[in-house]
Amino acid sequence: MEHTNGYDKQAQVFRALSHPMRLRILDILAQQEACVCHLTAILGKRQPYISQQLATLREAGSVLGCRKGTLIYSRPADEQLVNLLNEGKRLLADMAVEDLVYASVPCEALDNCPCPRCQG
Amino acid sequence: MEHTNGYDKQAQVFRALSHPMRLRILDILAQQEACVCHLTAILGKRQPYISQQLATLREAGSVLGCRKGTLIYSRPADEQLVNLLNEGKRLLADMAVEDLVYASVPCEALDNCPCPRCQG
DNA sequence: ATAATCTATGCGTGGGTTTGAATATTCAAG
DNA sequence: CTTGAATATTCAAACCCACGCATAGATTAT
Repeated sequence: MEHTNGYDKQAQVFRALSHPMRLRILDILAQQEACVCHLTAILGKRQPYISQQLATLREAGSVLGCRKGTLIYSRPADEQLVNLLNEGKRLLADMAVEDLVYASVPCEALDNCPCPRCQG
Repeated sequence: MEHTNGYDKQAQVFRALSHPMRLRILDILAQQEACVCHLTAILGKRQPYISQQLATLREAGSVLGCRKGTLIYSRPADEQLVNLLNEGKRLLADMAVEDLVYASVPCEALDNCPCPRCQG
């Protein structure tokens, strides 16, 4: 009898999403899987900070990573998660919050990112 | 120029949902608007505790209340919010979390609740 | 093995959250 | 205006989180 409290689990998921930087990271990962250095370049934060936020997302089961050489590419763990995030944006729109601004995600090569997608 | 950061707002919404008791309260309110005493009776917690959680939800814009006499009936502030919560449950199902248990919401009269819906 | 690169982890401090208990507020009735 | 019932607020203590910094681990190339 395994009795997992659904509210605890769900709270844990929402908890991971209750941070602006983590939301921004997920917004990027929803468009393209990315390595830490790529996220670091886009977000303009230091690498340990990004790794920490990714760790939080991983522990909540929201993000998966797969290693390719020294790089580790992260992506959303579940397709439903992206739906959840979109539902979140739709909620804000529905609540008539004015002049919402979301940072744009660059898709071109970043000169301050060393990953092969940006260099070479 | 009003420049509202969408990630901050969204994080704020998810923050309010990152607590098991608040999720449980919203689950109840999604089925039927309820007064504080009713929630107190269902959830088996003290009244100030329930009022506090409701205040948190109100401040996040997730719950509205309307007074009828001394009673204050609360309800989800937005229909999209209920969709968001359902999307959350769907995510857990998709993530194959096992044996999820959600508390059932009684719809009959509660003898330990003094509100007119339960008494008289 | 060593060096270089990319990523992860540990730690400390400041600030915020959780929760129960006491208290205050609001409204209806008399 | 006092009383009683329903709800809200305040306060304090324990706890947890965010963030910067230093450092450690992992992988590839030399």
